[in-house]
Amino acid sequence: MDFFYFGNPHPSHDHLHNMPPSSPEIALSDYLLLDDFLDHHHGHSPSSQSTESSEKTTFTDATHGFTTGATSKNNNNNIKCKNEISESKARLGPRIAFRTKSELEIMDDGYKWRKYGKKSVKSNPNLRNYYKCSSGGCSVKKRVERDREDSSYVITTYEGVHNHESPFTTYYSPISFLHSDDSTSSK
DNA sequence: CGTTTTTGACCAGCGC
DNA sequence: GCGCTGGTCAAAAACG
Repeated sequence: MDFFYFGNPHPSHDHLHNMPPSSPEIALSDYLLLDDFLDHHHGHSPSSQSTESSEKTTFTDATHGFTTGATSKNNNNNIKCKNEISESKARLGPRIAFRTKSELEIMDDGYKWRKYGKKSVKSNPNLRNYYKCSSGGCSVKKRVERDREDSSYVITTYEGVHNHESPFTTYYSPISFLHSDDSTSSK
């Protein structure tokens, strides 16, 4: 759930301001895709982004199998357990993908990513980049590719959850903040 | 000088 | 079994 503050938490990168001020909320994050749809149904692009303005943002979690959006018609189709015995192919964690309208594919979400691969997939004339969290012990992977239909969109796919907080997350609870004023926190 | 990117090789899964 | 396709590795280069 830590992907929801994706709206560029720190203004240090202001080169993303190229997007028109028209409706930035919709254009920023369009929707999320399931991993099952991403790869196996690549015959025809499941993304009906032509009606992006009327497309409601559908947040789907592959692991928990629930849809937070309003559309649930296609949900029951992919949740079906093709083979529950496929536990051996347990992935690292939830795989969340969403599309972002950005000219730059480098989106700083607060984590440090190390690129470890670049591939040219068949269903996409553009390249697909593979990133991995550079923090020790954290094996979260990220896959960034550009939409083949609209090259102005970037499809980012996260896989796994971080076992550490973002190095940029400076969360401070107001309660602990008041208590820390006592400065009696052990040695 | 340490970390990251680059880029081809390598490998695993799947369909035929 | 073979070939295709997608994902990862790793060595060298590049970068700060």
